[in-house]
Amino acid sequence: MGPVEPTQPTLAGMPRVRSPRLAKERAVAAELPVARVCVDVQPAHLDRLFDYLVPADLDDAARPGVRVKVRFGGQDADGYLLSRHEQSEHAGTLTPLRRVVGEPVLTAEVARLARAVADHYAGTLADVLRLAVPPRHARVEAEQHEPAGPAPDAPRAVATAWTPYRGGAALLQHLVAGGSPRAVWTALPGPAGERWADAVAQAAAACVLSGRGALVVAPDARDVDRILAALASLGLPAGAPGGAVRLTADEGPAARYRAFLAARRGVARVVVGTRASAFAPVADLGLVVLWEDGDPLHAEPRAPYPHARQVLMLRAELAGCAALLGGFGRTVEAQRLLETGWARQVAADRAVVRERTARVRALTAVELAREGAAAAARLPAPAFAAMRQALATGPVLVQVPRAGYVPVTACARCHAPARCATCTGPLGLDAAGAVPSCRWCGRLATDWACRQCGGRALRSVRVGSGRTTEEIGRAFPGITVRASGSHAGGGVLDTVPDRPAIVVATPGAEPVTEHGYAAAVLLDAAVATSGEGLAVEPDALRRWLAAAALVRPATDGGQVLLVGDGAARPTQALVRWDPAGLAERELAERAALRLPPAVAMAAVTGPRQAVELVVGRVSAPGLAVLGPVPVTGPGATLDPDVRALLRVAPDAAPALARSLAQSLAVRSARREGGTLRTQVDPPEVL
DNA sequence: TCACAGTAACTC
DNA sequence: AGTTACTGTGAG
Repeated sequence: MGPVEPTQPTLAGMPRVRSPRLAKERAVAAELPVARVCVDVQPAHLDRLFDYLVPADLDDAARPGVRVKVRFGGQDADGYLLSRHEQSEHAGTLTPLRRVVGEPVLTAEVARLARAVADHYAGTLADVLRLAVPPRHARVEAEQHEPAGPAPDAPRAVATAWTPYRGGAALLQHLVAGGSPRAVWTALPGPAGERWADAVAQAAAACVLSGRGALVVAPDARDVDRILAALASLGLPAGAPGGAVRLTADEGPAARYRAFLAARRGVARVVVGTRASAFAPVADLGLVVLWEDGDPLHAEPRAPYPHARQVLMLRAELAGCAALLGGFGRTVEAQRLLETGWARQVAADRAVVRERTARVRALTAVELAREGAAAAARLPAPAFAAMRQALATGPVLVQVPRAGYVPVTACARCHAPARCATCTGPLGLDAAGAVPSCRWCGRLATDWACRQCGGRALRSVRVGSGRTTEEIGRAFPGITVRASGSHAGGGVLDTVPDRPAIVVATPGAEPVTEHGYAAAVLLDAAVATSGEGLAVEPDALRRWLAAAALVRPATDGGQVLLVGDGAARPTQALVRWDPAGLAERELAERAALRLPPAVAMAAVTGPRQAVELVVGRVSAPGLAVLGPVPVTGPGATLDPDVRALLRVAPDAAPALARSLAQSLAVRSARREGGTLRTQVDPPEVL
C-alpha cells in the first residue's frame, strides 16, 4: 500500500488545522520551510514557479538544485528545487514535497541561464532544463569520488599557438590575469589541421591558471577529442581530478552523467563537449569557447531549439566571463558581434594568412571555356592533372557535397540564389515549368531581376551529387582510394597515413593527415552553394575552408581546386582566403534586406487556424508579419501546414519573444488545438 | 432522485 | 496536460 496523501478539509479563509497525526508525520523544516520548484510540466501557461513545504525529514536533502518529486494538479510530477524561503507568496495552503531525488544538479548560475534561454526562445523553463540536465543515473551518482590521485601539475599556457594572431597574445594574458575578454577568432590552417585545437586548449589552460573553470563546445565528438588531446599535452588530462572532462552523449547515459557530475562537483576544471554541454555546471566559470559556430550541429533540434552560440553568449553575459568564438570561416552572427562591439576580432594579418594557406584556384565555366564540352565533366582536365601531380608527394582530399539538397532557383548568370523582389524571400519551383514563387510571401516571381548582377534569367540548380568513390577510383587506377563519411562503408575516418592516396569525404568527415594533404579538390561547387537556407554562401565557404585548412601551405606545394561553378562571392572569398570579407558583405546585405541577424525573426508553423490565432495576439514595436504561406514539402497534402514569420528590429527582440510566449500561454490555457512549432531565430528561414 | 456527459477552472 | 468541480439533461 502506497503512502496516502493526507487530505485536510479546510474552510476558505479559516486557519489551517493540522491533525496531530499529520503534524507528527510531516513536521515542517524549522528554517526556510518553503521550497520554490520548477515543476516539469508541458503547458506554456504553467511556466512559473510553485511553492511547496519542506518536510523536516527532507530539510537536509532539499538543497537548491536538487531534483524533487511533487504532487501537482492531482498527479505526481518531477521538478527542480530552485530556492528555499521563509515565506510564500502563495495565498493558499502549500503541499509538502514528496521526495528529494539525489544530489544537486542545477547550480544557481545554470538555473539563471536556463531562464534566460527560455525567455529568448519564447519557450518554457522546464523544456530548457530537460536539455540542460542529463537523465539521472543512480548507480553513477553512488560511485565513489575518484580517489585523490596525484594532482596534475599546474597547466602550461604556452601562447605559441596564438602568436600568429593580432590580439592573440593579449587575449591569453588577459585570461591568465583573470579578465573576461570576448573575441571572434578566425583560425589559420596548421600542421595536421590541429593548431586550432592547441589554441583552444591554451586559452582554456590560461583560464584555469587564473583559478577559474572553462567550458569548450565543439560540433562533434571528433573535434571534442582533438581538443582533449591538446589539453592533455598542456597538463590538463581528461578524466583526472583537476583536469578536463569529456561531456558528450555518444558514450551512453552513464558516461554522460558521470562527466556531468564531475563538472558539477568541481572535480573537472575544464569541460569539453557537444552542444548540450553549453549548459554544463562548470564551477567558477571564467571562459566559454565555441568552435565552428557556423556548424549546423550547434542547433538543438528539440524545443525551444536553442543554438549553442546564443546559449554561450547569454552565459558569458550572465556569468561575466570571457567568450571565444572560433572557426576557419566567419558567420554573419559572429560578424554582427564584432560590429556591435560585443566582441573583438582576433585574426592573422594578410601576410601570415598567405604564408600558411594553400594556393587556391577556382575552375569555373569561364576558365574552362576553352575545353568546350569537357567543361561539363565533373572532373575537368586541369583538376585531374593537378591531382595526378599532387599524388606524387602526398594524399589528396576530395570533398563531395552531401546529396539531397532541396531544389532551388538561382540567377543563371552569377548563380546567386534568387530572391523575391517584394520581401527578399527565396524563390522556389513547385511544379516543373511553373513560374517560381516566393517561399515566404507566396508572390509569383514574374519579371524577376537578379539583385547582384541584374541578370534576368533563372535556372534550377542541379540537386545532389551522384559522384562515387568508385568513379574517382576508376579515373586513377592503381591509387588507393579511401572514403570517409557517415554513408561510406568504413564510416568517418579520423586520420589517414601520410602517403599518396585519394581520400573522398563529405563535409565534416575529412580525416586529418600528419603533414597535410598535398591537394584538395572541392567538387560540385554549384551544389554546395545551392539550397534555400539564408546562410548558403557562408556555409559553403565554411565547409570549403575546413577542407582547405587540411592542405599544406602553398610554400610546400599545397593547392586547392574548386570545381563546378559555385556562386561567385563564396568562390572569390575562398580564392582570396577571406572569410571576414564575405561575412562583412553578407551582413551588410542582410541589413539592407531586413534579414537576420540584422533583424530578429520568429517562425510559427502549424495548421492555419492555430497559426493565425497565435500570431494575431502577438504585438511588438515595429512588428511585421510575413505570410502565413503553406509550407512546401514532399507530401503535398490537402490541408498543408502554414508558416508565418514575425520580424522586428533587434532591440525589439525581447519584446517579441515575451509577447509570443504570452500568446502561446493563452493558446495552451484555452486549448486551441493543433500541433504548433514556434522557433525564435529559426536556423533555416526558407 | 441519481447518473453521467460536456465543460470550465485550477494546478503551490 | 491532466484532474476535479460543476452544470445540465434524461430515465426511473
